[in-house]
Amino acid sequence: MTDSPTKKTKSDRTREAILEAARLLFAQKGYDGTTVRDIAAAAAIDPAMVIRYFGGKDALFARAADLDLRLPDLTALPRNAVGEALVRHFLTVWEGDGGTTALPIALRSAASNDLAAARLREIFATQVAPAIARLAGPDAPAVAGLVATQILGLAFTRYVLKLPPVVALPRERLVAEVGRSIQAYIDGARP
Amino acid sequence: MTDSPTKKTKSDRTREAILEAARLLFAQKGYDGTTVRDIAAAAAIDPAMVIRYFGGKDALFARAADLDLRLPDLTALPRNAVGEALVRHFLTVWEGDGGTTALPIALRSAASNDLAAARLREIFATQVAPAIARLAGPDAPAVAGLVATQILGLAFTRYVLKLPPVVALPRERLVAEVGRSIQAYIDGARP
DNA sequence: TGAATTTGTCAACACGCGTTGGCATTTTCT
DNA sequence: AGAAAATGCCAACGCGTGTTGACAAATTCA
Repeated sequence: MTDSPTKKTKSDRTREAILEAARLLFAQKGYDGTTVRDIAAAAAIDPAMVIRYFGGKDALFARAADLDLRLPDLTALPRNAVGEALVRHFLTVWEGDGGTTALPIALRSAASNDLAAARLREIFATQVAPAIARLAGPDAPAVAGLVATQILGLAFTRYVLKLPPVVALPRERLVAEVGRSIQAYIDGARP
Repeated sequence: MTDSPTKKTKSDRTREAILEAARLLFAQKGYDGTTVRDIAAAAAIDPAMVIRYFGGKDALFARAADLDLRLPDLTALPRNAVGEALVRHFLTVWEGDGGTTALPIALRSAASNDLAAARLREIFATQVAPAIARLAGPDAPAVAGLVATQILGLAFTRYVLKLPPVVALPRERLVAEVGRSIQAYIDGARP
């Protein structure tokens, strides 16, 4: 009776509370640094529920790190604006919802956790590489790799390592300078 | 009597065995993924010795992640060759001694361990930033930050994440392309 | 209302961790 | 050789972890 089509059942709401808390904590402390008890406390329920709803910590992490980067269609942009557009897009996504997007989550855990590293390689292979492939010629994988080098480096130094001068850099300067580097990688592969 | 000046006492040799094993394992599995028992096994001694010789896991990590990048004097190079020289230098250092140099060690652990992150920021502040400062003008910190973005991104994707297309990139292409990006960051700050 | 199902709590488990102190062994020195 | 010091192993501790099963409270349905 109280269930409108948009209303969710009780269990769905706590399931979402767990997932949200897990995303936040995994993004902040990494996989190893986050305990099931921490997640349960943040979601205001018992640790046992985390296991019952998701089957285990590993499975929960897999769900938490499974998101869409929502990359724009790069072919719809002027060819020489792709670099800046990419940087702008990622900065927006990362700073948008408190850093609980999949990429920082996986990025923080990838260094010490194989599951997270695999997840990150998968995100790269299924989302970043194809988007680049439509711009660059036969050399697309190498170009995508070089782009990843710069994009992940920016994410790592700014959001994970929090290197002071990188944190201090204003958004528009990052867009201009890092964008130029990425543009060069893409242009370098065009005949 | 058996102690020539270059000979070390017994304890010094096992102390070095522990440190070497620790460097290797920390570089491979990160701080959290490496146990004192693992290190002891790799050094073929008892876990208790690790604590007795170094005081604890934290202190051992601090010693293991404390190395010199041996950055060359950048002012001695032609101004337009600095980018390539930097990339070449880092690739050599990283691939030289099996990746047991300080930067990959700290890099792998920095994501989930505060001690490692602090160590990495310190390496940046005391070694990378000053080297750049002599080239770039008053804007040096920002330039050093941008350079770190690209260098750490390369290290992360190639040696930690092992992203296939980045691993596959031949050394000289990395030197040329990534070097050009870094050169652009440095040149951007010169009047 | 009363039975059945869902949702949640509690206590405890087995395990691996860093770390410690006691005791055996080896090396060193006189 | 014999005493003294260094070097090493062993067993155990306290702790936090992921996970489990039994039981209570709330919700749902007839």
